[in-house]
Amino acid sequence: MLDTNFDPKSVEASLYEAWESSGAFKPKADGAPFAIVIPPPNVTGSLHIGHALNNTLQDILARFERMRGKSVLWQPGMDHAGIATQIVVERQLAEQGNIGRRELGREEFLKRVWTWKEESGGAITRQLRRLGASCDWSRERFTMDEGLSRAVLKVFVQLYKEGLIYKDKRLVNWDPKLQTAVSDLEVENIEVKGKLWRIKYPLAEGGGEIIVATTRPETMLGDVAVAVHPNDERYQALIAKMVKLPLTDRLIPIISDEYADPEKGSGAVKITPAHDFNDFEVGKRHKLAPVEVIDREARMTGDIPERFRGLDRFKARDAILAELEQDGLLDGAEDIAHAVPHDEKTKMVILEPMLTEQWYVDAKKLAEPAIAAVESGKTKFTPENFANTYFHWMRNIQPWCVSRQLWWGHQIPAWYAPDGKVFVEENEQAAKAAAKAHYKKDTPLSRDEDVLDTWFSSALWAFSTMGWPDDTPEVKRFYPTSVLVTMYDIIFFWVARMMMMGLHFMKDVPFHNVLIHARVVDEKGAKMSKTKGNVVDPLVLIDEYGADALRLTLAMKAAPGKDVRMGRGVVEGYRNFGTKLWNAARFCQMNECVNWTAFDPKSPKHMINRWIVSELTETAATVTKELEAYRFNEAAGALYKFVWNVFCDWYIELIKPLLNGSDEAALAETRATAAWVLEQIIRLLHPFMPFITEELWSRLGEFGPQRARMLIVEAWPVLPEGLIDKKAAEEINWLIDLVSLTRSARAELNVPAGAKIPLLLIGGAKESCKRLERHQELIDRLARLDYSTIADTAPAGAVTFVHGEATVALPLEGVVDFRAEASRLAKEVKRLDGEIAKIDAKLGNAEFVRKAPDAVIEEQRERRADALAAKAKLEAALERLRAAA
RNA sequence: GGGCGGUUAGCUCAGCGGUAGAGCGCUUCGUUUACACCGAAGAUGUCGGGGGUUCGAUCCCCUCACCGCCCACCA
Repeated sequence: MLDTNFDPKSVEASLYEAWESSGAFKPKADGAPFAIVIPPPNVTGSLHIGHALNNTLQDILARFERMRGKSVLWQPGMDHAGIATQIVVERQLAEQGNIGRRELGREEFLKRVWTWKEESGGAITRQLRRLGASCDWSRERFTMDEGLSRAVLKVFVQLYKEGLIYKDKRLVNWDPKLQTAVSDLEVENIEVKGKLWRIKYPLAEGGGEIIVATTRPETMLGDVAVAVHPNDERYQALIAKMVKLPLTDRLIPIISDEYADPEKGSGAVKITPAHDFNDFEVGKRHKLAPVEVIDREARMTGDIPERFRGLDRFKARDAILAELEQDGLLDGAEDIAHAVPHDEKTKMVILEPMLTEQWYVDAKKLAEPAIAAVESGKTKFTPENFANTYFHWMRNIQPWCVSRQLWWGHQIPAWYAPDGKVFVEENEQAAKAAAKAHYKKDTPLSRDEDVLDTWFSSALWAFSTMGWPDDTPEVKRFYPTSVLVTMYDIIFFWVARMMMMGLHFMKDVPFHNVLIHARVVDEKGAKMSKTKGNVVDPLVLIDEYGADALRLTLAMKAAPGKDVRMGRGVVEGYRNFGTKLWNAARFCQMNECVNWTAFDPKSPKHMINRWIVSELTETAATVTKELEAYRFNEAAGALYKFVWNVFCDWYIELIKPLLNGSDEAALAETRATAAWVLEQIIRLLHPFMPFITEELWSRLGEFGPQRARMLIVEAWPVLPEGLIDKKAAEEINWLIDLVSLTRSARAELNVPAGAKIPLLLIGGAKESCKRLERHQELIDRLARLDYSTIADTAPAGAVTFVHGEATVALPLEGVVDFRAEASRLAKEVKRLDGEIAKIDAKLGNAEFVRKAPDAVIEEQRERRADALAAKAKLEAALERLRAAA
């Protein structure tokens, strides 16, 4: 016998172990392929609520399709997360009092990172198991493992040889703390309060000055010009004149360029090509060589006055401003708010545009087929509007800087000869051979120190995890994958780049569908953050309420395009649903509704059983349809309602008399039907709540014949045609309405609990009489109606409640607040009057009658007739009420 | 500056051409053997403002206001 509560803690781990060891997570040999590659979590990561959402949705799809008979590959793995991991290990070294990585040396440092990875990395894979994620762990991959690294090398070399990867010296976003370049996407512009200083640049000849405005005075040492707009009348006379750059001996020209905006600042802008992206372009246009004055640690450097050299950029700013002030060259300053580029990880370091040589991928070229594939619908976004986001970015894509000055990552396969010539090959031998061929002799080579952007290897994930570049059965069978489930924040970082790489190397899209889900935020809708202290830890929730409760909560709230609000209160609510289900099963078990042998859902004769089969059939169809459309909330919602509000609230109540009755045939049929419906419920719920359903599957199996298989590999309910029984549905819904109605009447009129309510049927109620007779015992039990007063007219002093054919009449003596009741009735009459007037206006509108569809018009007529009839009855009741009063 | 989304019950949100809905919360009542992690009933809405299309608009179009988010710029 089941206990009254499900205890997730006692079964989750062993159920998971049983699934995994049974091989259920592996793709089966036959069946249509269905593949999902997991968005690889960082090896440093631990499961946060966003992962929980992301992987719950993937798992629902994986389990759903598995049950539908497909051969499901859910490919798991982890990302080496270059920057994040390097930071973690460096911090750990520091904490342990070790020397820094530079002192340690590259080789030794990398050894430490691998050790760290083996010992502490990948906690998240254990946590994903706790969530119930049915990934094929036997195929787990890591972006730095041997196979994936081989894929990376091959891709890099091929792109290089195709001219799609090249080295270039240009401005990049530089992180002075980490000492590496980062891509545009990794920059976070944060609005800060700053000052806009106005600085006088004296003309070289003839006195006078030009005022430039800047937020970054320290870069003035690298100025190569002052630009004004060609049409700016204020400065026409000054174009081509020279100014003396303050604090230096340099003379720089005043140039004319449309970049200068007369509206901004003074209309004259200083041009510092080495330290500003726009200025770099202006400098190029005017063939002005950049002057570098800030070094890679963000200190002042280069051909500048000795006193500034080596100063930190912000100290230099203060010093420069002080001197300008002293020299009378500062023309005031105003406070402004402006966006300053920060590193996206810590948001503490201000990035510096830095002139460096880096490796770039020609993204523009690769983007073309990637754009076309979404345009043609080969890859579809859900929700669709994210395709716009994708298009916008792809059509304006910039060269992708893929080199990073880090150690942890895929080292770039480029070797340099002493003369600087580069040889890009998959390994050192090949590079040496290439060099030998070029120089006609052995030449010493040194390898590029840099590593690749982490997203470079992630971009290959959809095929590298399947064994590419080898020609594996998995690649043949599972590429392209079916659906990629991810959040919108990595559309650019990952989705777009997977599209580019997939199309280039596999000649096909990496996935047919991209399901973009929303963020998880706190109950108030605020972003979760450690500093705010509003972070909800999924592992704590699993401990407290079980993985199923968390999963159902996430699924119920995963409406397309909507943030998922999470608090523990909601999870508690869905945990209650598990208890409800558990107790429904318990009830079934107590009543021996556990024999599921060869039940034909078409066989039941009893209305109630036919009705529940019908309802179940509709629910199963809805759940299937909604899951196919990735509307998890709709699918889960339909099940929730069916289980709680139909199966538990009504069906179980309605069959109690049958289960306790003396009709053996009805008893047997009801037991079988209840058992069958419960079993379908358990199957349908399994993708959402795998643990409780699997547990119920086996526990309920203790009573019947042996279960052959675990629920995880059982079939999804596909119900035959003809199970929808409209007649039964109508009759049972009538019954339910009648019971609700009398309950409502009882409450409203304060009828004492023990007292019966006389039932009165007025006019044309033959069918109702029959129904009443058929369900007399039930109605008596649930509504406590007294049939002795069945009559065809209402006695004076009764209030009638009209519902379809049945009218419930209640004696008023002693139980009714007449005035309140009269006012209620009057109000209702008024409402009906309004409705009738509205319909009359409609029906009186010639155009409506002419143009509206017949069905709509007929509906309006019917509604009018109903309203009129209802009104008449209410008025009569009101009359009697007044008389009685 | 460009783009996307939102504005519906006290709260959180569905609905997206033809009777305004759910969950939670609230009020009242109940609890005879699945479940108090329970059951029943009830109350609450100028569907953000203004215009338009339509026989008919919460729904489609335009516009305004406010709130999110993304991209770009920021002298």
